[in-house]
Amino acid sequence: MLTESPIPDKNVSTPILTNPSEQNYIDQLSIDCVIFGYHNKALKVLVPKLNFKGDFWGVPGGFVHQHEDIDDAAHRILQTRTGIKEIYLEQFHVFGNAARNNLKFMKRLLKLNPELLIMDEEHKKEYMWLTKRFVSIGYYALVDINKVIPQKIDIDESIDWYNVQELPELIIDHNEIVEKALSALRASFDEKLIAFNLLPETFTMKDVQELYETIFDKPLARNNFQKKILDMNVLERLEKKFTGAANKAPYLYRFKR
Amino acid sequence: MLTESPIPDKNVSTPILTNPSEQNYIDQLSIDCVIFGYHNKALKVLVPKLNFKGDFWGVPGGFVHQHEDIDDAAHRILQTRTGIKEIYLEQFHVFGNAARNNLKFMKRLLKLNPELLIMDEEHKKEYMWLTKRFVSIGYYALVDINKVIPQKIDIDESIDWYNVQELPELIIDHNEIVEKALSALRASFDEKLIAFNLLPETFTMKDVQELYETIFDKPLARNNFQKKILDMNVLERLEKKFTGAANKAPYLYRFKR
DNA sequence: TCAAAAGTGTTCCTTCTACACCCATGT
DNA sequence: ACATGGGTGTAGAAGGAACACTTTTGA
Repeated sequence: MLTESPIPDKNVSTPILTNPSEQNYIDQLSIDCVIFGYHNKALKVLVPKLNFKGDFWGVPGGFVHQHEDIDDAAHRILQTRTGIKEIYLEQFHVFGNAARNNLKFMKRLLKLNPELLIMDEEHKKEYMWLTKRFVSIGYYALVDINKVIPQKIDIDESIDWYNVQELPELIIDHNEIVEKALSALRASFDEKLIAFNLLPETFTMKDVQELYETIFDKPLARNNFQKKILDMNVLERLEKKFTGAANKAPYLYRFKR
Repeated sequence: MLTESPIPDKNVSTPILTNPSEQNYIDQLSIDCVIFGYHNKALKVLVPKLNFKGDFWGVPGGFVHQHEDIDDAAHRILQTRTGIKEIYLEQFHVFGNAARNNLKFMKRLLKLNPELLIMDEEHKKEYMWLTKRFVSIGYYALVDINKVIPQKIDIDESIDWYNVQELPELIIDHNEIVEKALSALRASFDEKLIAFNLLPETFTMKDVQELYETIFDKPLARNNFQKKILDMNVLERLEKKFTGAANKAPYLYRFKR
């Protein structure tokens, strides 16, 4: 619940994102998406920064239209920020504390951006809508970071990949949401065979191993890892990849099906 | 989303359950609880039947008050149906299809109970409130079946334990909800050490084994099972239980902490 | 003394782990 | 030739499955 902000940048007019109270959304229900990517032995999260004074970061979120499946809503939110349609997506937790609302965040935002304080009837209505208690459904997404061109929407000052261990302080409970997403990711990583969503189309065994080492934050034995992965029978071996390095060329692999 | 029905029994007045539209609930958000119990080598689910003509069964459900954590709401719903305060509870899935609503169920209910069709303003309001699309958070609970005295509330004709394989046809998507709950239960059964929530205070190793065999629907080797469970180091051995049977008396165990 | 079920120990086999060796490649 | 990193094989350790044996109890 962040991206569809209350008080839109006045210079930009994107009716779809403004006035959420009039968009026929389900009341007090939001979706927050933790988008994981992987690059250079680091697990990253795609986080937009709000286009207001003060440093407001939060994971992409949004609301659910009356005639929209919650999974579709999550996909829509993901697509607007990543440009990608087919995304691996997993519902992982519902955040539903009674005290969970945007009030603190909104107050600080307005304090630092007093020019937004034109409280006419319309603004007031949106403010009331947004500062209610929200129940948020948490999703995590796994993407090939090379395929994503992060999309800045009107309320974004920036949108960037952050190492999951080096995230800035996020609004509301978004740091907790990322934590829980990471736990859920780890828990189903092996069992569900989802690692390959984070890798490009083709990759070497070393790539896979480094990914696993990153996710579980521990070194793995090279030979045993190769055996374990190949025994899963989900990879097809392609041609060798000539790296130009002074050593044997590794095989490339592709995820089957 | 079932127990707090639209059209309350006119002979009974329980203001807390009637007129949900006026209870300051979160709109279009419900909670459904699958309550698992275990008895006689069978996994059972506690299911109330509605006190209306036509056979309407559905798992206990309810709504979330504005100033109530969703976990607290689930506990409240469970307590009203089981009488037990401390219950093992796990959030397992959100059911959020756009087409998910009570319309079909309500229409059939009204067709079979035409006397309820007094559509004055108040009834109409409740009907509108209840037949909206609902997003439902699924919880499953594990209880010691001996401690539960099923509580019939005003809209219940009965409330009984059903074998999970022999459930009647339930309203809306409640059969699917039970299915998903069972999958989630199986998935975290070993890892989370939750089996003992389904057993009484003290039990024999055979009890535990039969429970596992029931949950996973396959026979297990007695000796290896005993070793595995004892190696978890979560049970304390108590005195022997003299059954009067013509064989060695088994030990009783209790779950530590 | 015997049948029945509980408790325990032992062997076998599969799986995981660690170590070792060989192969391809560029300098 | 040799250093570097990739691919594979094998021995040992650990964990799980199958089998056997002993113990306790009431008839």
